[in-house]
Amino acid sequence: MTSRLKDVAARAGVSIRTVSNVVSGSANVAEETRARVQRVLDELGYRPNQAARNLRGGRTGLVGLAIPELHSPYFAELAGLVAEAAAQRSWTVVIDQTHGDPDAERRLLEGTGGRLVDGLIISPWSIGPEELTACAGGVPVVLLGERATHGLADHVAVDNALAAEEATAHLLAGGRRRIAAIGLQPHLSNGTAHHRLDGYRTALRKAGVAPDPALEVPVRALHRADGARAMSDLLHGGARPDAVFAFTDELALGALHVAGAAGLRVPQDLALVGFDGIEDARYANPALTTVVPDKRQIAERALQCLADRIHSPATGVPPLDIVVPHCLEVRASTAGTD
Amino acid sequence: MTSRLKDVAARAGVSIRTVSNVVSGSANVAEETRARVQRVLDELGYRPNQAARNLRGGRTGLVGLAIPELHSPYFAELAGLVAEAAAQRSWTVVIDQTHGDPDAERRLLEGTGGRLVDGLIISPWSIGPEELTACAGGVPVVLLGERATHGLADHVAVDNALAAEEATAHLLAGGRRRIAAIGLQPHLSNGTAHHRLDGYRTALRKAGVAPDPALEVPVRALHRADGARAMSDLLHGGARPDAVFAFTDELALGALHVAGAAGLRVPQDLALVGFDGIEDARYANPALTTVVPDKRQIAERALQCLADRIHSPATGVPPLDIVVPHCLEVRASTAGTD
DNA sequence: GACGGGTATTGCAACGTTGCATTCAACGTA
DNA sequence: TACGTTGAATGCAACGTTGCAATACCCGTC
Repeated sequence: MTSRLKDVAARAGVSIRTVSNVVSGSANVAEETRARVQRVLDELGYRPNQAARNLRGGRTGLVGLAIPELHSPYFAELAGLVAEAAAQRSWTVVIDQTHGDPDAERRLLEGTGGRLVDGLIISPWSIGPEELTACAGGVPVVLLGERATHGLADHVAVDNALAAEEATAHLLAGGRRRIAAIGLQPHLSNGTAHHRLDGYRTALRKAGVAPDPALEVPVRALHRADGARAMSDLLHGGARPDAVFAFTDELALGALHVAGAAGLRVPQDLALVGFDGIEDARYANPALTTVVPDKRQIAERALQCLADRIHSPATGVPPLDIVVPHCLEVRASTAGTD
Repeated sequence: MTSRLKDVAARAGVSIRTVSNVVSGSANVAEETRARVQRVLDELGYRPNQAARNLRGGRTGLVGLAIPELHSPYFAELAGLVAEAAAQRSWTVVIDQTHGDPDAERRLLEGTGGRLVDGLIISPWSIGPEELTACAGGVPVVLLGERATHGLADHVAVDNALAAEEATAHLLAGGRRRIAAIGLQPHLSNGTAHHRLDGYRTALRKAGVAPDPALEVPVRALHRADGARAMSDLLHGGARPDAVFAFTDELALGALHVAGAAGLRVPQDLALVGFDGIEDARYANPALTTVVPDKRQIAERALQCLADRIHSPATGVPPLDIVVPHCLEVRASTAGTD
């Protein structure tokens, strides 16, 4: 079933090397020979053995993508774009789900499965910057979402603080004053939630609105269920928010669901802004205003970083810190508030 | 940076073979030697070279997962579960997005990247059963979603026709008589839409309701935008449906969005059922009734099939046709109609 | 002291491919 | 005729690992 260069060579009456030359198309081969060999290649359905090529060439053509969860729409969309961008560079993507497990993240960073991949894109969740300094078993690493200031690795993300500030400012501009923030994660050393909280507070301060701790709601994870729970807590506590800035779209959608079920009119009684720009947000009832990171550019530039480091490994180029653009897409969930 | 068995052996003053034995832990090694070698292994941060192992062992430890799109929630959730089930078997998943391109699907089936993967799970989209008979370059294949009756490959799916019949019957039981079907794909040879349409028609027939071609709406793709467009067409045409059975949750959510924007009350004016059981459906406004396939079991059994074929390749076990359970989860979008 | 049986360690070969250098033939030119 | 040049085809070696078989060694026993 599986035929090798040797088999083709024997059948075509040439040397292994010549067959290899035909396959690669690089060296000089007489037209007649090439045709004969090609015919045998087709007959036997020859497929080059990747494992052998990898061993010989030292490259696997694989890049790893480590994300918390694939079933999370944001990461699914991102993974899809990474896979596309990788395909354009003739790379294949292997997916690793860390489930936010620090051990899993550490394991991936330390020895990425034994040179299985040529490079690793990781969206760290529970590991803080201080741990990220170690290079991943020799292969280049790109960090997503986490600002690793002292890092040894390239880093691609939106300006989380600025984006959060804009989202909050948008709600303030609509006259809202009791704006809740859903999505604090004080138990994690992950910086993303911190940055978004900073931006939220900055906007409040600039508008002269005093922050209210009762409006800052922590969550365990970032799923719809967590957003729903947080919204319930807000409604049943006495906090009385007139708007919500959720740190992710999933949280926002959970909150929106609870608000709707509780009879609140959105946006009249409660305005709502999310973060991530997932496709669901566009089709929610009402459609959700959200901060949209340029995910395509995140994928593209992360792969570009890897490509650069892979093709010229030794150059002492310092770690890049790439900020990709974002925009606030205003929809019905904040309509008439601006 | 990258150290090999050879380096460790030299430093520890033993043979390459002994180091290999320590790493694998299989053969007999004196405790003292083992400790010394292990120390050097740690010092040098040795990681086995996968490419060499693959070449030697003939296995790569990779399984391919070919799906139309990763950003589609159903496939994202499924991919996540496949990745989990694979991890439990010490396999890693490589993702291939076909974007419904028949050429891409064919390419994957014919030669799956040259023995890069030990097996392939493919969710064929635009390729019909007649083309699926070819085995994928020697590696085992499992088909998802498509009933390949004459296939040479194992097959895992829910009973699409039965599930669709149940969904439609549920709407009929609620007194609906003008039930639209959104999601026909007459231009594709993919069987899934056909089966769901069959089930829909069967339910109507059993209830003595005459099918109305104006209520059977074709779509180009299966995204929210397509569902939204279909719903618009239905509302602006004169069809006047009192319920909608959408062939996927994404279509349903698009339809729901348009219905809400048009001022229709769901479920009073329009009841809605989807298919796929994606997480979004649970948190829609109102929550969407949907057919929930046991996705975990789909992933699990697909991998089980691969594992069986990989570990005992030559056995002439005929292709399996595995039907996994599903259930209709009734939520607010059809509340009070049953 | 020779021998069998077990343990510990090792060398050889092979997995399938490609880079490099070599060989061989043919041809044009001095 | 001799020589350099080019084109075509080949052989050798190596990538890093592991299965197999062989070796070396120690100990207890006859």
